[in-house]
Amino acid sequence: MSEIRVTLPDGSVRSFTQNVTINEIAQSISISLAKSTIGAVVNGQLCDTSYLIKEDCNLKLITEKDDEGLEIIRHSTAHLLAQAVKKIFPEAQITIGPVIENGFYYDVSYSRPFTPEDLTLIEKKMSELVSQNIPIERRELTRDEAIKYFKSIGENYKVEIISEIPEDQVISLYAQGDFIDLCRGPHVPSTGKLKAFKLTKLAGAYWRGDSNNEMLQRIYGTAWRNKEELSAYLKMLEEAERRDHRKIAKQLDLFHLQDEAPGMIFWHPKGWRLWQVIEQYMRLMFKKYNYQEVKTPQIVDKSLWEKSGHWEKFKDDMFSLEAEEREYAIKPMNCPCHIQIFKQGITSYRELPLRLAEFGSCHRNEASGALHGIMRTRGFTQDDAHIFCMEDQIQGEVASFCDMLFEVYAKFGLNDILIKLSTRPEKRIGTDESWDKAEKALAEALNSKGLAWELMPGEGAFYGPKIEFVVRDCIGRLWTTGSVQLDFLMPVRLGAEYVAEDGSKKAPAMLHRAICGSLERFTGILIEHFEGKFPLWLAPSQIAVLNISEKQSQYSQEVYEQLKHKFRCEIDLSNEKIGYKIRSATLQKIPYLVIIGDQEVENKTITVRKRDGEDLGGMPINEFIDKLNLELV
RNA sequence: GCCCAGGUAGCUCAGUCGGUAGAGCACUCCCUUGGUAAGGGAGAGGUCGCCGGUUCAAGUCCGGUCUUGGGCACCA
Repeated sequence: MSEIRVTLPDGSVRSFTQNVTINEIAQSISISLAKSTIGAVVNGQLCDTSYLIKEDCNLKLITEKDDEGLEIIRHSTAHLLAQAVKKIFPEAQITIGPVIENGFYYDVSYSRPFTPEDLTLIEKKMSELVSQNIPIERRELTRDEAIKYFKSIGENYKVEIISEIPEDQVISLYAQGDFIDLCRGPHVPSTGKLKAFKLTKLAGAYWRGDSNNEMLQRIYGTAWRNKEELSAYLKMLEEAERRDHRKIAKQLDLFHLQDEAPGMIFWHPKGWRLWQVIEQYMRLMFKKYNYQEVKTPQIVDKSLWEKSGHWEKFKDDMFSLEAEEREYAIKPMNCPCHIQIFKQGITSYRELPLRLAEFGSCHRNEASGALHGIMRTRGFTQDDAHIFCMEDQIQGEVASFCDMLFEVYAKFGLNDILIKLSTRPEKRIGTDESWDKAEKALAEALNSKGLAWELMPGEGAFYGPKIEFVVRDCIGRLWTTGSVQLDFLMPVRLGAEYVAEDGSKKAPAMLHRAICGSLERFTGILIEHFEGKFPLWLAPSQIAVLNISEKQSQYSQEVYEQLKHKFRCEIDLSNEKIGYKIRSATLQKIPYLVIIGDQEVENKTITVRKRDGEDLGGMPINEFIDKLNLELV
């Protein structure tokens, strides 16, 4: 037998005189490496440590430190979960158990719902199985053998899955003790490698994600390389909970929701102040980027929605009403209304691009289960705009939109942004030629700005490609906020035309675009991003004036009157000690506290304390105003 | 819409085996006029989401309904 040459990532080559497993190769390098190896990439293919190498190859050992290693750990933990479930509930049928962000889940079919107590039991059983350090072994079967086996143990979902695996693929199974699961692998060599996991929640989930199918029980878990990483993750979850916009909104008295208006928001004075600051800023940006603001009706005759095609597709999700024997719908979006404005009069190509913007108040009767605080509501406001332009203007418009979007996000302290470009789906309208042009225009616009983006093939809408912008907040969560979408269809459907250079009438290209998306949701994201500690320019209350005792209430009032013309300001003259007032203003996360006692009255000054406790000492009121103005630039 | 878990004072929550409700904070009044994260006292406040049922008796058990939360499905 000729020798087998294994090339490692550093380029070094190891030779073996006979077939050799990954584990043996690792051992030949060092015992400790063999211990920490949980898999390998052989010629680009992930495999187990038991994989037998029979010919020359490139090899990269995977330890738990590698990203692939963590994935293997999570996937193996999912199997461990399934094994534990089967030990405790033998009649349960297991279905699929993939790796997801931060962990894994397993969908199980069982005669009754699992309870939190069950979850504790299952987790305990998992720990037991880990301490037994059960070896995990790969087996390969023919399709018929595999189907026969899973039928024999009553795992019908597995049978269904196998029958859909392409004929030419090997059916691999993984066994740990008496538990055997269908799986492509790879897995850690034994259960003892799984040291840091926790089951996090129970939920329902449809078999194959189809709401017509049976609802299975999904058990979610998280798994990490070690206990430290696990506890860091759990801490992050707590952090996220602490930042929950609903909780902070209550603490800061921003808004509320109530039973009589599900999915719609009652904005309180402070919340509405915050809203208005955001809206006014967006209005400035509209001006800067040459948009014209418009306002269109909330309630529009059904016929317009029929023409636009929305009625047919979304009528169940639209609020409709009847008055004087006419049927109306409350607008779920602004585009058809903006097209009506475009259609007034005759538009020349010289007027393009025409950019119409609206803080469009829209209502959609979202499925009850979809509602989520102010992140997903039934009544919402888009920072919506539509750009009507000629085809050769698309790229420039998209590029300029990107500038605007990045300027806005930077202003809000959102600097980590992912970009996705979704291209033509299988079912679509329009010619391949126009799709080629459109997709190219979007991609080139991004490239011209030097932006990195991810291609999402087939994810576009049937009427045009789109770009989505995903922001990462300060604790790493992702939110899809902005988007720009090209639409070939709507202008044609609603009969929008412009007179081209050659005198012919043409349908304009239409770009739907938003930066915040829904202002309600964007406000919610900002609340969580800043944990309610808004920067000065956003803070609903920027300054609180606090007197130390009643003696200074007159002077405090004077100071307040001066400040309130320039800033969002409140005053607390209540009969409480200064410590108490500082505490309550601090809990309200007000950026600056102005404290006034006898000294300040005497010297005609104020004493300033920042939200974080920093004492800026005494200063004349004008100095303070200048300082804040400087900060607001 | 589907699965699971909740809904008790303005807020956060307690309420055992069914015997008609409690705390802290907030609120009102009084005392206190105090210099950087809670001074003291008194008082007021609830048909326990809503409708129905079981029971001598329901916050508690059962059914329905609305709504909230976590997921799933959906997201023009």
